[in-house]
Amino acid sequence: MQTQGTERARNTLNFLRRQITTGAWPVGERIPIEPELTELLSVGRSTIREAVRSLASMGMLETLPGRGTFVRSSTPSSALLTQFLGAYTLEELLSYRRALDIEAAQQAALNRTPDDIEALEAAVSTELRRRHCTAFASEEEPADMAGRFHYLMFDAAQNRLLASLYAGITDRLEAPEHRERLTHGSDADAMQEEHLRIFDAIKRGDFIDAVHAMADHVDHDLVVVTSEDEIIPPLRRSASAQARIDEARQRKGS
Amino acid sequence: MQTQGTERARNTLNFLRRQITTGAWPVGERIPIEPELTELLSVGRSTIREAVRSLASMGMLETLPGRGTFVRSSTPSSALLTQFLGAYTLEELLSYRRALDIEAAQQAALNRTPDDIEALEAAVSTELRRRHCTAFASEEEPADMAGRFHYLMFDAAQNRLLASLYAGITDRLEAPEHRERLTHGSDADAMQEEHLRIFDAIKRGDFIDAVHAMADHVDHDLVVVTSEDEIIPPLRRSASAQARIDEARQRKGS
DNA sequence: TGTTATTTGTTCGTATGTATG
DNA sequence: TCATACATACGAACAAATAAC
Repeated sequence: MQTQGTERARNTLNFLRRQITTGAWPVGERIPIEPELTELLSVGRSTIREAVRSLASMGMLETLPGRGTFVRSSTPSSALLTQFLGAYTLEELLSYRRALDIEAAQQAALNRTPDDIEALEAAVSTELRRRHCTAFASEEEPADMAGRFHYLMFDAAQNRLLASLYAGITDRLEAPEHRERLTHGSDADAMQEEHLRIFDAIKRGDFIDAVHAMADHVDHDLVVVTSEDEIIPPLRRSASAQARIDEARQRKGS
Repeated sequence: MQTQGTERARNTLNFLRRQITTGAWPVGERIPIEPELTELLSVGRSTIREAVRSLASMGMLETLPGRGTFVRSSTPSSALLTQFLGAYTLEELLSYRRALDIEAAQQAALNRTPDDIEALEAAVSTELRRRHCTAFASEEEPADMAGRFHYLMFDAAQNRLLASLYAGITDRLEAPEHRERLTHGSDADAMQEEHLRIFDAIKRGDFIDAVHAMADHVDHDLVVVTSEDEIIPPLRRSASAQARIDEARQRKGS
């Protein structure tokens, strides 16, 4: 009669999930041990274990042999999202990343707090110092610093969803099969200029400028390498998005 | 030694997942029965069952009692994505939807085929006819037609990732707790005008116009209802995005 | 260092329900 | 109706990992 395969297994899984999402079992806490759950739910230990395994594969639970099973997240984890992203091409991923970055820039310009501005300014000026003082050269990779600027911007956007999706996609882009096809489209100087321009717009609360500056930046930030020296920009368009934006403005104005 | 809890269970799950993602077990096919897998992998039946259960909860496998276990999807299902989105507020979801819609409009303008143009034109003109001929009035909900335009646009964008993410979020927005807080910000006339403008830009391949038209449209398309009559636009900004875009253009030009 | 208790990992035998012919 | 094949489900038994003493 059941279109679903199992009855007890489903109920068991739903019970466990409800305990977690409702906070009855808080994040970090250990859940009851398997024999206790078998008695509590009147199902066999195998059934319990299958339900636990399902939630563990979604990142909500983590089982440590010999110690117990712990609540790790009240929602399916973004690790799952990373896996979901695994099925798509690099070009599709970059287009998606572009969408997130631009929206985050807009939201950051609208929602940033004084603290956000301070943090972003620090990140940008660290890039500056690094370029002019070799003493800082060995402390951190440039890629990490560029990444930090983006993360701080997502913080300022005050949108947890955008932030976790962005984390998911940067995870995915660091996979070996993608990483070796990616390179930065600008040198450190140009990238820092672009970050500065984005930061300035966010600081002023000018979401229009923030969007345009970011739209320009993302096309330089990461580009796909097709062969040794040939580099094509993402989104199958000519190199400078800004040039075409300006061109469109003129066309509009005429 | 393993920081991971289990060894055999993990290997089993990875093996099954690889069989599915590589296409060794195509979608729709039945996978080997449990005793066969037991012998093939030299693990117990329970271990097999737990791995199968994990993949089933991700939507990649489906077990039908008495018939076998079948491959349902080569990637984790978007149902899981919908569940992931469940943890976020309506405002966060709308911001995300906005990002996807705008990127899709841009990609559609760049990648659309003659077939896409034809399909979009048919969708827009159906809206037109509907407004001027009451004979069509009862056939379809206006909301469905508006949705169709967006789906066709994601088709034209030729980006499977954007399309499935969009499907996930529209699923989520139709959940009862969100649906009752949403309404359309324009009447049918205005919405159709906006669709027409987006379509025109996509047809011409003008991705700048497509982006701007869509940026304007998404802020009218779905808005959050806070109380009986009070309607605040999403993204906490004043009503017309286009007005401010034009304003920014003038400021730039001066 | 070693011993013991706790908890999960894994296997296996058996019983039950369901679809197919 | 019956037989077969298959999946679900239970519970006992032992193995392995961990923590506390």
